Amino acid sequence: MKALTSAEENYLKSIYHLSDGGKTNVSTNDISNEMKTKPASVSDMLRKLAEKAVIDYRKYYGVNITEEGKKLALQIIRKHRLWEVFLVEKLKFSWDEVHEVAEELEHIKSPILMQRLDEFLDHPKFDPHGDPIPDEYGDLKARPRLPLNELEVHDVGQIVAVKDSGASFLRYLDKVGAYIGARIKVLDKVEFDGSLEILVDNKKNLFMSRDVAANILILQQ
Amino acid sequence: MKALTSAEENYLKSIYHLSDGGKTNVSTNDISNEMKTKPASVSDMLRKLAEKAVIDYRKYYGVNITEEGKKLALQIIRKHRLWEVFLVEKLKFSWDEVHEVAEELEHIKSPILMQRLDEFLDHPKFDPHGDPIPDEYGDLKARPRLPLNELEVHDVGQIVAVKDSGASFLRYLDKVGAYIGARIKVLDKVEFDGSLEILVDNKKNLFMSRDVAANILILQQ
DNA sequence: CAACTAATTTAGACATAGCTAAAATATGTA
DNA sequence: TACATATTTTAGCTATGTCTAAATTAGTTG
Repeated sequence: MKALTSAEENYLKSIYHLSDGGKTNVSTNDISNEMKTKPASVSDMLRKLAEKAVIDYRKYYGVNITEEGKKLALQIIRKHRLWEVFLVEKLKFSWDEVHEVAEELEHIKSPILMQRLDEFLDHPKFDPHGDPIPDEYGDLKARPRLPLNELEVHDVGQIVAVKDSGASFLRYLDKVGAYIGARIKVLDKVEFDGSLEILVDNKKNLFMSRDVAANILILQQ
Repeated sequence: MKALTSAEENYLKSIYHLSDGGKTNVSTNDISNEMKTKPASVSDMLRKLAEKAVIDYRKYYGVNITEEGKKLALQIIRKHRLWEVFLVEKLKFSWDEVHEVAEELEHIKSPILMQRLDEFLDHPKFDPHGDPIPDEYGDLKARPRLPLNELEVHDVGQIVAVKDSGASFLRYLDKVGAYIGARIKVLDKVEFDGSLEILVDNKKNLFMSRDVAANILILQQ
């Protein structure tokens, strides 16, 4: 199978992400939004990607990624996330500086380079954002999500979901700045009532009851 | 000044290397040989590079790199060589595997990345081939060249030149496999007559008189 | 079920970077 | 010095990846 160009790789990655949650028949408009290109350009690209058998494409009906395409997408994501680990762990980038550079590095063509980088980084399973790094075969490690109240003092992680998604609870989270994706660190834990003191995004201290904490799911670092 | 594309950067690098030894009015054919493209493609590119003021170009008369162009070329060379150091020192590539990958990595656009990589590698002054790495301002450290007989046991380096370039001497060097560019290591040194035992390219042992060694210039590693 | 609207595709342009073939220029030799 | 040869440039074509404008298709609604 002929290799993809960088542009083709970027479209394939977008399509993979858009169909991630099981969504089928991804639309041209969705892709054009994601890629910040015009729908007409997307149509063109879909034709090319379908020719290379990485997507199934029926005009006007949307796109589904093939098994072959999924494997390729996961290889690109693997490269992106390994480079992110390198940038943060070795070059001391902060985790919000790395995405743009990794977008470029992920297109370097050299299987041996990624093998050796993986080795050098000691086979990391998660990137600095807590997202899992696919292995050479495209398999992902699911990382267990813990309720915040089960973390110990000094544990760090990222808010990835809530159990109770009622409006009032979400309003409360929003008010205290504990959005999905926020980095948290457990600073203190009161034995008596299970309440917590946490640090949000390295700048904001927050006190939280056991019941609130039990409703927040954390991806541990 | 508008940034160069990867293709433009590669041409500029070629032109820099071709004009390195003080050669002026570099020819279209020379560039086309170096770049493995057709002379017609080179003419096209020269027009673009002249527009961007990185070369002086007079049709049919050849090309000279401008000060601005020299600075840019040295920045690209800096990136190439820093990546080579990374690949060899950190990722355990052998020094003959790195060029191709570094050709790709050198085009990544991110000044902060190169700063941090330089830091991470502890500001190396020479790449794995012994070539000097320009600093951020494009300045190069000239590495002193020693006659082979002045090296000590265990010293390693590369043959970069000979003092006596007579045919018979060169024939001798050729015969024993000690060509320009060969890696050498001093295995033993006889105090009495100053003769040496050296290892060539990690595979060939060689005995050499003091007088022969004094005529071979080494770039130390 | 016909027509309107929104989504999508096609057609035709442009820029980059390569190519071949033909034209123009420079150079060296008779 | 004039012509032959080698070098270089121009002209016109191809492919990728983008765009705008126009045409087509799907879905919804009176």
